Amino acid sequence: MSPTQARSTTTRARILSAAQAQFAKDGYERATIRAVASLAGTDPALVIRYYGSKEGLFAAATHFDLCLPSLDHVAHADIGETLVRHFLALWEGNPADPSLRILLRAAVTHAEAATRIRGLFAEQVLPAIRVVAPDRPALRAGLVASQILGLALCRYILEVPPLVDMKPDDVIACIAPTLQRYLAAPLDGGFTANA
Amino acid sequence: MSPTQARSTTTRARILSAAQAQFAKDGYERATIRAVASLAGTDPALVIRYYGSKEGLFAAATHFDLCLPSLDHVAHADIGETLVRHFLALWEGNPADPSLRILLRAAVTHAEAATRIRGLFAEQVLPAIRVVAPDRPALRAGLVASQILGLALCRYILEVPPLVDMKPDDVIACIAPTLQRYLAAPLDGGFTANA
DNA sequence: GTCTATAATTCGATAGAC
DNA sequence: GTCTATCGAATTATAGAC
Repeated sequence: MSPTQARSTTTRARILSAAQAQFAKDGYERATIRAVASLAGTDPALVIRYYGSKEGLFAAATHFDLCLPSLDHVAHADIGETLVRHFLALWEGNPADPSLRILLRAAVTHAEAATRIRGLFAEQVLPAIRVVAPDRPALRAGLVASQILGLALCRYILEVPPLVDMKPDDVIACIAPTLQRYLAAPLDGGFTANA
Repeated sequence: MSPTQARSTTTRARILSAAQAQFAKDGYERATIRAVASLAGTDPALVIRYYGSKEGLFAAATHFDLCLPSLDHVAHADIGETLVRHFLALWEGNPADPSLRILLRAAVTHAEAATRIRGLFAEQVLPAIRVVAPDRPALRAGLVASQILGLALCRYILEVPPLVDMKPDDVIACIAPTLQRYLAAPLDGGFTANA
């Protein structure tokens, strides 16, 4: 690789990293090409040159994988805790992946981001759930999504007390039983018969 | 009231109603003064004249009350169902109050809207919960917020299947036990001791 | 009380020099 | 490969006629 090409790839990477930071902080509309370029220490024109448009930059900034663990290798009574622990690690890991924060911030006003989130649960969470809960897996995945995304919204975006200040293990202790019920509750009793 | 004043107040009301519709549909940034004026059948300048600025218009468009029922008048085993049923009615009532949808759409990128949502739970949900659950009411209110807002996000904003197409009673049947546990679970066992 | 015209910014995106 | 300069469009907000 020639020196100019090497500088190019590092600049590209700096721009992408800056874009992720800006999208995560401000959402899609408020994040500007100019701010991204400034944070990356480069020029707005280069951002467009490398990623085509703001939409292209956003698409590049939100490619990722949930890396869900295989749920059939954990004790059936622990699948709820396993799931919430995995998601918390994804949000608070070192370094934390900004992709989920970006998608959640953007999805409420950005149709493509909303589609992406639906895709994450349909293509990654749902199959993992189907393995351990063959009955009504889509309903279970939707309920899991509502609690996981609601927790993320309150803890990381809205910063609702006391959720925002709780230790991860305490959050897990509160939320895990909910997910466990969504994943393992019998259809009669816990759930309605027609859902 | 003179005829001109009467026309003024109706125009004011039309603008406010149009603003609520636009904010609910597009979020804060994408909703424009022009679009609000157009929907209200009037002029962009009038919007500013009446509400001062876009921020002032937004503040006026999100004044409302959750109108929570008093939880100490329902059977203790039914408080979870009562809460989720009330929130669903708020979202899907006829006519549905757009305020919650506006706040949720805006809160992820609008600091004041996020503060408003925190205020709703702190000033209206928390006191109602304190009456029926004196131990750790703030924690319980936060957990309730995470599930209620997560449900609203998935059902009304992201339109996650199958949540978006479920009948209200089926949603209630799935979510009520979760809220019931958040509201009534003993601190040892259901929750961690240090949360 | 209402509207036309426009000021003042700010944005995404492009053209072209170096 | 990078940057300067700028275009064209959109926005909020204002000034002033009717």
